[in-house]
Amino acid sequence: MGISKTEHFSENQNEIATAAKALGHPARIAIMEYLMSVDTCICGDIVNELPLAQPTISQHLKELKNAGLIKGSIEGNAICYCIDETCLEKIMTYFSAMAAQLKSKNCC
Amino acid sequence: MGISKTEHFSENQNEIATAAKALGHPARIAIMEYLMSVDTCICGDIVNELPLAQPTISQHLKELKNAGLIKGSIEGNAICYCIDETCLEKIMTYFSAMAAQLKSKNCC
DNA sequence: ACTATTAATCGTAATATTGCAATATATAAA
DNA sequence: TTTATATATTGCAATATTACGATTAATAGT
Repeated sequence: MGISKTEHFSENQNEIATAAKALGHPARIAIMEYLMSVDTCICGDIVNELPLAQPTISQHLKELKNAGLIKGSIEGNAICYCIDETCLEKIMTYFSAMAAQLKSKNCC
Repeated sequence: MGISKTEHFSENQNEIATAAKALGHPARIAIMEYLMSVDTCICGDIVNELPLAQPTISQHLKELKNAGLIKGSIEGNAICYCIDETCLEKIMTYFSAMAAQLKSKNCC
């Protein structure tokens, strides 16, 4: 139906899935990488960096923001976007734990 | 258009995005967690574990397999699914590097 | 051969995502 | 206050995803 049965899964499972979903698009990965690469986060120029129209970038930024992966603060005329470390660290920890746990198994 | 402009992004960006996308659904996270939790990977019973119909699970398994996150081998009548460590390790490394790089920055 | 079991595939309905042109909003600069 | 700049929102078309009933395929057990 195109609608996920989120209520059947744990809060943690939904949280990880939401973050992963937000990262599940090359443009959004590119945005994250760009935000990493610039020291200052005066970031309206993502539009110039990526081969997508301004409304599309805006939409991708919104999704990353909704997922808690980035945060934006008004900087005069422009908006300063940057990565939200908390969320990224959470994902990292989750997959790190999974990878570590895997090593003690011998699958097919 | 519902179609991603994947050709405009790097191979690595697309790879990470594909893996993240595959993990971007609570049911697929639940499947991964289940595959982690069972020592042996005699795994047809995912259907009994999750609140989804058999064709739906099958579809989710297919997506995880396409993304390289799991692999399946025929075990007589049933099929033995288990996590593909290589791919998971790759994601882990990627986000780990990102998280580490973040610590040397002071954003807004 | 017949029947159960296991899992994939097909078809389809409901909904979500992606992308952009056009437009709106809001601040800065003149 | 007019004008430029920066970003968000709206509306829409094309396509993708999610879910499942019905069916198929393939092996196991009898």
